[in-house]
Amino acid sequence: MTKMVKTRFAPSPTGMLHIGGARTALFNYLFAKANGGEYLIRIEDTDQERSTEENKEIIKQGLDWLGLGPTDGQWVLQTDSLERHKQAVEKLIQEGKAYECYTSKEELEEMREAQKAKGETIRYDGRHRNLSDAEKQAFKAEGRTAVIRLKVAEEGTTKWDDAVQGTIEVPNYTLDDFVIMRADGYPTYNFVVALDDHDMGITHVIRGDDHINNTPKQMFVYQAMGYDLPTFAHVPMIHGKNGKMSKRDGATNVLEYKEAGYLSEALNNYLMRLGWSLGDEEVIDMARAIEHFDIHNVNKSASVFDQVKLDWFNAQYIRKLSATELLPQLKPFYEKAGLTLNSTIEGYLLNGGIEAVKNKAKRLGDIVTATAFFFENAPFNFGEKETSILETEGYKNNLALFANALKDVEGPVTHDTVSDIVGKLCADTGLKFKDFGMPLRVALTGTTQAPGVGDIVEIFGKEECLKRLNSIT
RNA sequence: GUCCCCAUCGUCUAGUCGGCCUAGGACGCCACCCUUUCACGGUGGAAACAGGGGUUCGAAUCCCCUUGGGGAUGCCA
Repeated sequence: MTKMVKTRFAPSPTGMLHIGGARTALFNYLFAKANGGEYLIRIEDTDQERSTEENKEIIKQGLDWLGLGPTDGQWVLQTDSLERHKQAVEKLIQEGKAYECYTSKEELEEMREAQKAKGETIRYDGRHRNLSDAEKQAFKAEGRTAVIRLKVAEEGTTKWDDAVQGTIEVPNYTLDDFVIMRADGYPTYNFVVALDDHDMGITHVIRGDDHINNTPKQMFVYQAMGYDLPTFAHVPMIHGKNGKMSKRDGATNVLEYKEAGYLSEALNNYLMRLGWSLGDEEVIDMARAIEHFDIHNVNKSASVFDQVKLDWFNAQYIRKLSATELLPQLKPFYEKAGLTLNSTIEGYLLNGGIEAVKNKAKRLGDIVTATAFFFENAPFNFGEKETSILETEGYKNNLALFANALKDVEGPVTHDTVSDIVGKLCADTGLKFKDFGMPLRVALTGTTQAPGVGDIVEIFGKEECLKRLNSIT
């Protein structure tokens, strides 16, 4: 009987949920789902000074948007287990595995400077490892408060088989007796993660490779507590174009991607392809990813965030959606653009308007821009280019000819109606399609960049077309 | 300084335990085609195994060194 796979994403509310964190969450989710396991969330809020309620909320919203909320629905706060953590510290002290350390920050600073000067590894030297009761009393009398440090092996090496990085081995002399409880009584990260991961039954710890250096420390905690080790998997970081992640490179709140008009499916797809691949496939939806995800296939090297490719993924997902599916997601964007929907306009959008433009959209806002003419009333405020087209010799007459022919059409006007009319007019006049199409487009939409005139006429219908044409001629 | 990790086109990557790689795909870029505008789409193209040593009949694939990135070195997570 193997244990059920359990992963967790453990964001810290000292900051936003950015691209890197989102991908770590994604990999945890995918791995758990791929193995029929559970994916949990634990908010690491043990840093009382820097954690904020606002960040917690933003992280939660971001994860929810991406569909990466916990499979058990529980948003666990690490500080909820404070008492448990403190008891564990107490237990280790009783067992002689941890001890009080009264070294002041200034003394630590001096120690580090000295070590640096000598080119040694910078580490706590264990000076208070074996303090007598009298010595402790003396320090207390000075007004010092103790932190608790864990005794760590000084010899040998610590190694583990990382699911993505392979075997990692660290000489123990580079480690030190690290602090497991601060002077303020709050246990520290490296101690608490190990306890919580054990308590929550986490089988696979998947996190950024910036945690590789923390792993040996946590392994000592597992050992001191007598717990079995989980499998560790350290996924590479995501970098910006110039090395470090910057705002431009996605170091921002993932919710900003939602506001920028990205679909969560597209962002997830792009993110999973950063470090993981499924043969030559690019467009991989969540269901397919869950079916095939394997943490052992994740690359070891860091990748660079490329918004241009994200745009391409977004375009792929936008075109997969129908107008009916798109419209609700588009509404906030129309609102932001100051465009007010009504039933007539919704009709235009649903009956061909969105369909006519969605294949060229990279972001949701592109659809809004491309369909804005449905909202506007003729006559338009034409730009220079549009005006010059309308002023072209004979074009207004062409519009009149078209309007005349359109007026006499019986029944619904369609794309074909337009082809028929223009085809006939071309034959009669010897002109080209564009001699009718171009001014028609401008007259109907106020712009030169719009869907095919056949589509536009069909969507508007005879009456609205004539209305718009009449405002010109 | 010390320790750890990484290294294929500009970018994301394929490359399953060395031969099928004169290194494949995708984004972007360039050209052409399609075309009533803008796009979409189609076809083609330029573009990489960081460098140096080994091991081997044979290395992008294994080993070592160099170089270059990144991370850690906190009473942050």
